[in-house]
Amino acid sequence: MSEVESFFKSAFSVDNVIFGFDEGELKILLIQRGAAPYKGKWALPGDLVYPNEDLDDAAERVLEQLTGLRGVYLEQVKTFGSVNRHPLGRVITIAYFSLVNVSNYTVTPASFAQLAKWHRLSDVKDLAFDHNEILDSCLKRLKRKVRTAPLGFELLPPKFTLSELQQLYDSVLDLPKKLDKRNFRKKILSMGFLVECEEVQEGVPHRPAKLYSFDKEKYEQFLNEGYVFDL
Amino acid sequence: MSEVESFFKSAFSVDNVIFGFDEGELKILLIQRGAAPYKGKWALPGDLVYPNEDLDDAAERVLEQLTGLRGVYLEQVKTFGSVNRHPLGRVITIAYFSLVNVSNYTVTPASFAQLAKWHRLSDVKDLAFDHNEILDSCLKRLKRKVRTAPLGFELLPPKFTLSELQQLYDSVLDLPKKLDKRNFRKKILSMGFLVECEEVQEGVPHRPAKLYSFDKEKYEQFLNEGYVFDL
DNA sequence: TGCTATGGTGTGAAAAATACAATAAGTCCT
DNA sequence: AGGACTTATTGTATTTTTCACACCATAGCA
Repeated sequence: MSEVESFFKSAFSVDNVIFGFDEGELKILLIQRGAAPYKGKWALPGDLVYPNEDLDDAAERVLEQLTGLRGVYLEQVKTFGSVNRHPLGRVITIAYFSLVNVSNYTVTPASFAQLAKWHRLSDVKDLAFDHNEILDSCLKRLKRKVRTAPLGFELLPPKFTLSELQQLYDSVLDLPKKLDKRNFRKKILSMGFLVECEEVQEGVPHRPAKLYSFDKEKYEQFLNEGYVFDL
Repeated sequence: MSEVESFFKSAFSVDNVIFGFDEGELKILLIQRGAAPYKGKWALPGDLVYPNEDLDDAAERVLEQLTGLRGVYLEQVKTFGSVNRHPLGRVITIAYFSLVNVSNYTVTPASFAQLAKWHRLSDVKDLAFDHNEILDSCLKRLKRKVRTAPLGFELLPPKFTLSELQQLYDSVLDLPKKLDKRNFRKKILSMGFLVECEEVQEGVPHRPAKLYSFDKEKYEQFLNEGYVFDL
């Protein structure tokens, strides 16, 4: 084998940390591997990138095969390429995270998985490959990004209450002290891109909360006026 | 060729955006390509990753071959993998940026280059491959990172004046208004990890400035007390 | 010695962040 | 109908941070 050929004895994959928000908590979607290596272990959903496929497309494909969802928020985080990270050869992987709204779809295990299931973050341990490290990086990235970009909304249904939104931030940021309710509402409403729907919660055994939704146009306007999202 | 084999008809490279600060300006080190494709064009220094080489090691190697420097600040930024980004095959590239102190070394063009030269950012245009896009990503990253981590010092000699430091920030951030001198000094000194050397500038035709240096231990202490670097 | 260039310093006003608690609007139960 | 329960909603006073701003000091040099 020539020297040049040896450079091409390698492959790349994408792995996707899929975040969801359910039961008041941040969760991630893991698959149980159906094939060696690490057969039976929990792992991040991922796949090799096809020869004629862009990286972002591959990450979208993995997500769609698993959830049926398209057009959700997806962000490249970091590439992991230790020489021995994959037991079968030189495979580097490009890690992505995505944010999905758990309520409106059902998980259908793709070909590469026996089983797919939502996990609470605190229950996750001992994943296949270097996936724990990948998860850490993505979680760290998420924590930063939710404070500097209006991403939280991607994890909620189109209409949500301010309490749900705050609970989401409390869960994602996992700070020693919860955010102050009054200050949180003041701040997020003052940015002016949450619009009050003409609706309230239904079926709750207490005072129903107003529903709000994220107005993308108003957010663009907010940016154009020179402001920055910052929580 | 089997389907599995086709996944391995690919390679990966690293590309390095090397930032330096000289003549009061932010600069980047580019090479003029000595071989096809894009022979003669200016490009980011980069190379294929060896089969038994970690990604970070490859980025360090590229930097060292070009500058002779080791142990400088290096950070992975993003991976670029469009199907057609490389005319000779499927090659994805992992982009890094590094920060070097221009004053203490000389550039020695490596094997992959005819010529290496520092460029002012405003003079850079029409690089080989997708290197303009890579540069944009790295510059954006640098602008964010210098405000949230004590990276600026990596671009300066060990002893520097506060004016030099501010000039560096003005140059990197490139804001419509320069930073205010008094507020800048107040803020950076209040963090307490810049220590005054027992020296002043020499050979300047005006009042000589005090020299300061970055004290890593004091910075750790600053972090342990729960503070965050933020400019 | 005076001209020129950059170094170095403090204060007041405005804006933003923070801490904090009482009333409102529903359901559920008796 | 009334009371208990649960979560929703709202404002103010204090502290902290940010911002705007101008003058004297100290060196080299002619």
